[in-house]
Amino acid sequence: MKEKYDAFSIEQTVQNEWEATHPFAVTEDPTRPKFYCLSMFPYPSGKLHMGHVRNYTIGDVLARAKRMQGFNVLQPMGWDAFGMPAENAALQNGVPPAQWTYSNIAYMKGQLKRLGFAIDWQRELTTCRPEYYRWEQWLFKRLYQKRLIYRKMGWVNWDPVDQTVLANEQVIDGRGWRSGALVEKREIPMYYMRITAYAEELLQGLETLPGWPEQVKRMQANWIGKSVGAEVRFPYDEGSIGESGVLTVFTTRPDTLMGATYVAVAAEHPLATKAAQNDPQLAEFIAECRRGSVAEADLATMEKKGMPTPYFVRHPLTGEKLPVWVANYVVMAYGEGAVMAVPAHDERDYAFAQKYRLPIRQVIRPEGFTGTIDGRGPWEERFAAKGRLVDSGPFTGLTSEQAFSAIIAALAEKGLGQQRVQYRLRDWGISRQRYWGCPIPVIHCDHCGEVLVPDEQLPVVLPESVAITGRGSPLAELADWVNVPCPECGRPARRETDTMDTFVESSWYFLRYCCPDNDQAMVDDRVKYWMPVDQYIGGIEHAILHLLYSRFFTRAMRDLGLIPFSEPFTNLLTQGMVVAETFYREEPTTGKKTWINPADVILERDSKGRPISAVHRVDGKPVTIGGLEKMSKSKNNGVDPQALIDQYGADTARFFIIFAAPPEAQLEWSDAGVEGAHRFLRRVWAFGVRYRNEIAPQLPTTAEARSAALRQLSAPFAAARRELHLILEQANRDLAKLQFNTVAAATMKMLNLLERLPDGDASARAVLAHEGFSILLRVLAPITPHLTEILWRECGFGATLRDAPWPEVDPAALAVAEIELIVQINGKTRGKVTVPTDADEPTIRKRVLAHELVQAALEGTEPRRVIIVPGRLVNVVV
RNA sequence: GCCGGGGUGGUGAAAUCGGUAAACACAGCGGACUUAAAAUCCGCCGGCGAUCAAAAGCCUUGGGGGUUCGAGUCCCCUCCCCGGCACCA
Repeated sequence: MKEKYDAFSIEQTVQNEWEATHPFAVTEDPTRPKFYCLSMFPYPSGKLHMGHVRNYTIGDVLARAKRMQGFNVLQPMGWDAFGMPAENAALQNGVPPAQWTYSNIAYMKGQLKRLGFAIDWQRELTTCRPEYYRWEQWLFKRLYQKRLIYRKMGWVNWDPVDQTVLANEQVIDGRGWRSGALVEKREIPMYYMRITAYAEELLQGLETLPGWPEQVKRMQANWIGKSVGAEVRFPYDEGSIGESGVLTVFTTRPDTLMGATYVAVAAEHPLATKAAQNDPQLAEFIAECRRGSVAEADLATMEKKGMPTPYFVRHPLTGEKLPVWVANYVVMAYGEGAVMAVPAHDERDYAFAQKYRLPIRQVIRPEGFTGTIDGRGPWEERFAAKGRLVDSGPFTGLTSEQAFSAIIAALAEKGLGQQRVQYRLRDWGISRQRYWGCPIPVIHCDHCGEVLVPDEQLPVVLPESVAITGRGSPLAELADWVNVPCPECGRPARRETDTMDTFVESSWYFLRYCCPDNDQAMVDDRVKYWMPVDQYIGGIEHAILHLLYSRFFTRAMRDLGLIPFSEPFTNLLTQGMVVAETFYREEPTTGKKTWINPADVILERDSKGRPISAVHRVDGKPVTIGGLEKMSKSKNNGVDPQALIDQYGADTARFFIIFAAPPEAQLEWSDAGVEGAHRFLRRVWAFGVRYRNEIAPQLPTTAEARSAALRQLSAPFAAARRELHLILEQANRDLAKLQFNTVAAATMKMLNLLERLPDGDASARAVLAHEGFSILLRVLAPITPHLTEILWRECGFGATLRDAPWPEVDPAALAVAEIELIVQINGKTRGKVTVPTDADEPTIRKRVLAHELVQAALEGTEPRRVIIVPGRLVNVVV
């Protein structure tokens, strides 16, 4: 055993052993409780970033602790390997996406191993491999046959110069990121997953997930967006439209129907298209609405604009003629792509009516509001409140709630409406006009239409040698691949050249980890043993889409009879981002910022240690401090985990990451903090050396003698032991809460305690150090598994720490005869009294009132109130 | 714009149930050891405050208000920062 802490030789020794004996490979064992600990798998972007290291360290701490607590722990790892960056890399460097991806995986896998994660590598998954995605294609077919996948037209961002579809992130200020061309919306046929069929169940299911953060459940519920309202049909005014028909709208406020003064339709609505045929101005407005991206954030922030059409519809209850407008704020994808406008009681309609001088008709008198709403003043929040109906014909005088049903009944009687539930959730478009994704197993035949590729021809393998040009779809260029005989009629047909959204792979990978080697079926009985995932860990950025899609897939597969449960993830932890300080220099003329890596900056501090200025390490000239930002390439503030491991070793990196912040909070990078973590581990090592050489030899030889000695400690040692077990109690409570930063802090407190044990009785010291160090090593083991494993063995605690039992608090150690109570006067802390632990309230009251400060405050009068909080404090109100 | 979250010392943070605000660290300052440096160890370390020095006292959890014997924690308003918005993953 070396005198000095040598992280590298320790970590190498331990990791070599894991590599040789696979202690983290697991099989199903019905005799033990299972624990499936899953971290979101990484996209193989090149090398691990700090966010990955944090995610997987959090998961590993839990997995290792659960193992020590007796669980059969599965912790797998894989690669979310399809996606755009591989194509971008091909464009930039000419490396084929497959080669780029596989070499990234090889490098990153090495990094994960170097960090010492307790992963069962035998279950490694790579989604871009045919063995994986063949089952995705197999499932696609079943979902298609169950009509949970269908084809319809959908809008995409179209770059007219590069002749290609762009992702939202590739549209910058309305222009294509490469061509700079103004982006247009274009409608193309796409496959959709019918997630809306499960909208209600996905919403209800949230209530069965007590182990999920409220925040995430709220976001999902809002995303699903259930609203109860009415479908209202406005008959066409045949005189203006020239044909009969109805315009259908959905509204959550049927009580305001009598205040509708116009209707508005989306630019893509059929009535808009029809009106534009003879109206070049309207056609130009519709074209304008088509410019820009399809992103909702863009739509929501643009100026609300509209154009009238010559068309009218009839109010369903009064028969009044209402003008039809085209408005850019009406979304075709929500509801019916048309709204009834009630300017008096809806903020957007109000602004629109003011802008275009449309009539505003108040029909509700909101609760506690006596004024009138006539459009002369600015919008007020209370205009939209519910209340009593006014100027509403037969409905006048009803409350909003009464009118809700009465108006729906009146509509139903005329056959022009009924109550309806509407969800904001839309079906999931899964077609991507890209190369590096899972091929959609469909063949298009002129005679037979859409034909599914027969099972025996699966997988449809993605060709790996293609030319990536950034224009059009690369697969469509591969004549040999595209042109195939129709499986039904044998005549020439064409393969679907779209690939699937990469969210599809990540919607079921957690199932496949249970049975990665099965080449006969997508899932098997092993899934029943391991699933559902007991703890899922990943970034908050996935709170909605990935998690909702996975919940949907689980239900869809349940309904196909493949799995017997509905929710994939019992407990969810959303870890915070890793952020770091940014530094930059600005070009005086252009304002262009050059971002400087924190490693190249020297901070100058004032006498209190506050940073006041910064200079560049190389030229010594000043740089601007830019504030904390998420670690990213663009801000050049990333810290390479590899450099950290190379300098300090994996245990230090892990300890710092766990200690610096609670898992859900943002983690601020600090080089000094890393130093501190390393210093602590050196102290642990140094204590281990001292323990082994000086303390252990003084121990009683038998376990019986040691525990007898622990029961007979003299007062100062008993107090120290109580402290030790109080810290352990805190650590265990925090571990259960997944608050790992304070578990790490507890190990520091334990070391502080062990280094300062009372003097005198060498045997008592040894016995307490023995117990204390064995507890410390076990609590620290999940965080820094290498260092603790070696110390555990060298100090003679056992053969291997990874399977050592988790330490338990000894209630006998916590017992005390006297406790201190805080004395407050009028809620302010003034002193303390010591009372017997079992003192009753009258005794405590007597003791406290005798306290000199209380006496002084009372000045001889009686207290107005005495509040006793057992075991904590006494508050005297004078 | 809509939905969700977060603001506590110089810094990261801690504070079971509404009960001693700042545990544990980092930085800083002072000291020991050393020829010296590194490493290590010891002490101080929210603000105001008077003082040769100290203590008492007062204030303090982004800002304002409220509930309560008592609020970082609960309620209302407000400012700032961050995540998501359906083709980044």
